[in-house]
Amino acid sequence: MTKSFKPTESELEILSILWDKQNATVREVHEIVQQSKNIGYTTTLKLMQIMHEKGMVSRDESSKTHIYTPCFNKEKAQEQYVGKMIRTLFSGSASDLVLQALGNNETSRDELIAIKHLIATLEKNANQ
Amino acid sequence: MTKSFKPTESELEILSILWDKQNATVREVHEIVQQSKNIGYTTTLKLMQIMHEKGMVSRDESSKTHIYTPCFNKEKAQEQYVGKMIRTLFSGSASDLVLQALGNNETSRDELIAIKHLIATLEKNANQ
DNA sequence: ATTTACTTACGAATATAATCGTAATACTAT
DNA sequence: ATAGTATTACGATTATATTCGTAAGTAAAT
Repeated sequence: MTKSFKPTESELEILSILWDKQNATVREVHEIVQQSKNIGYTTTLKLMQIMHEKGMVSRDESSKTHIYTPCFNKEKAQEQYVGKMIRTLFSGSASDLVLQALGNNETSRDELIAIKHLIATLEKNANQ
Repeated sequence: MTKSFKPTESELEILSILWDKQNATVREVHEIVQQSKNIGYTTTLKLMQIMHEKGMVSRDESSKTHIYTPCFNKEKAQEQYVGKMIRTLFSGSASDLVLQALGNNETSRDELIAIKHLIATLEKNANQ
């Protein structure tokens, strides 16, 4: 079984930054976190150390300033979160989630086209 | 501003049951919770009491056995959770969430048709 | 070489969530 | 009325998350 992946709120925020930058130092992460939250540097450090202990991130310790890299990619996290949400809040219906998401959030013309293409593909695969 | 709505994991599980049954006693909720978790009756009771303190559920105390009712409906919760997920995990793109949900979860022929209808409506509205 | 600045490690404090035991109260059935 | 059962209230415990201070080490700058 794969290592269970259940980051806390703060951990998810840090992971998002790491996914965005591929990898980063505590300082770099902290600088970005600070834009939304006012917490101390050592708080961010501690969080990232704990994430390391949990096996959520790996780190390069070859130089004094460690470089952190996420152990899971964003797509894997999206899959888990979306799946869980479908089960807990949409009675297992993916399409109910989709209808909710489209009904309450802005989507551009091109985005809608992309979705239609995916649906066409799914329908084609279902028919053979 | 509306009361901020941020149930914990356990609270969400209880809310799901209440949404399903409209309202319920602690005993009824506990019976269902027990099917997945092995916790004591008073634990469920305490959780529901805390939810009441937080204003997450209301309760009818006219008879000894209280009857609990959720203060928010499921749709409101879905909206909040989906919105938050789009922002934190999908860089604000609703369509990316939709593509994820459709790509990794089973959807029936009818469900896909329903989604196509909604998209058609959205496109029509955008064009005028 | 000494000071300054930055980084990590670590322990501790605080906050919140989850769990349960016990006691008090009310209801039911005899 | 009494015994037995179910319910609530409440405090206490445990677990987990979040926060930060301090010390120790390292590197750079004078």
